[in-house]
Amino acid sequence: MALSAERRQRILDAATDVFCQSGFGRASMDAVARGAGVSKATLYNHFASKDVLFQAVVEQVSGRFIAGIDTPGRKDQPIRQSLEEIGREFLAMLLDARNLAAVRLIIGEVQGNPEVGQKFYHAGPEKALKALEAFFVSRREAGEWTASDPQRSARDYVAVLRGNLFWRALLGLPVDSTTVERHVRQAVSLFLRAHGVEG
Amino acid sequence: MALSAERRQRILDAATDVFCQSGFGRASMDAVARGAGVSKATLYNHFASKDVLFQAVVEQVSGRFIAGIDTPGRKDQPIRQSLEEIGREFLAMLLDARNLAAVRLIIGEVQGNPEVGQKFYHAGPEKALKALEAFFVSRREAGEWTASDPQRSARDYVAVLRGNLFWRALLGLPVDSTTVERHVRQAVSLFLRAHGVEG
DNA sequence: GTCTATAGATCGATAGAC
DNA sequence: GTCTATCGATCTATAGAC
Repeated sequence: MALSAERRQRILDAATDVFCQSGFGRASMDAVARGAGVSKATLYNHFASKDVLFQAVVEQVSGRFIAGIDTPGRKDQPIRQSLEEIGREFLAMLLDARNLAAVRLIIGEVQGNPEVGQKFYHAGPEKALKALEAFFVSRREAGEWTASDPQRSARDYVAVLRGNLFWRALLGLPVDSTTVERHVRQAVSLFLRAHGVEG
Repeated sequence: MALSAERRQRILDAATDVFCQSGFGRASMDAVARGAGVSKATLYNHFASKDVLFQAVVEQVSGRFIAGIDTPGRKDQPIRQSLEEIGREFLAMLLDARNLAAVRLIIGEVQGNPEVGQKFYHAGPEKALKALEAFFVSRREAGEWTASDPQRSARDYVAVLRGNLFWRALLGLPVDSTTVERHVRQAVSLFLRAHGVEG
């Protein structure tokens, strides 16, 4: 007999797969139960309804969007190189097939349930923005960044980083990895030129 | 008796509302028929299946994303002013509640049906990009724009223009109009500074 | 072409045994 | 807590009358 916590996690993982693959509307609780290897009664013992299960899936998924911004060991690099590293990690995370599927799932439910999208934004992307803001603050204190508003710097950089690539990826257009690498370098260059850093 | 073409359009409009409001999965053909004021049999006489109806909705909706870029009468303005006007129109279109709902609908269906998103991109946003590219070409011929790659200029400008605002709006976060106006001016400034135009 | 009525399948959720 | 079996509702799609 599996422990209850393990079972709950198995159900949650199966639900994430099913919801991301089919969307909330098409996803069936039968498919979730089958994927988790439990009966529907057990499923409903852990999650009272399909909506509750969906909420739990979104909460779990949000955590994947806070990755790889303020990793250590960047203090000794020129800011261009740091921004490129951050950009590569950030964009790889955004373009990961599983994360793209999760974002599509959430966006698809926003119209009928705006709170889902708002919770996701606050639990995921917004925290990544805060981390990037902290990066610009520390670089400003080190005298390597002169822009006065780190929050705006963070916002602008992620916006340039997403660029048109993320928009295309969201809509299902193919994205190859060499394009991503070129995109990151061009994004950093655009962002730095806008702040008076030539290269 | 309404003409067939009128009825078809009524059904299509009702279907757009229902799909955008509920998403494909939750939307029911009963609701579409009710919204259009016809019976389900009539509905199925015009559209063979729910999928066919959805395709038609997406095609119709795509046209709303080609608006307001190469409008006439901008030849005598400084490029900053032209870009701000284009940006205002473009962003107002993107942030329009009906268009946001449509984009959410389409993105939500990409996972299960990638062609839908690709068709939408090619029929809508890509054409807007082409129009913006033509704008930069004409400005370059007039000697008012020096960047060598108009395609990239167009891509970069729409990316900066969407910024973080469109991402937040997609996720259902509130967007007030004074924020939009400030966003447009900041986006144009960032874009122009990156191209060596100070202001 | 348009209607009413309904078939046939599937879904979310639950009852009751163990 | 977990299972099997099933209820009642709802959905897509169609049959048949007009």
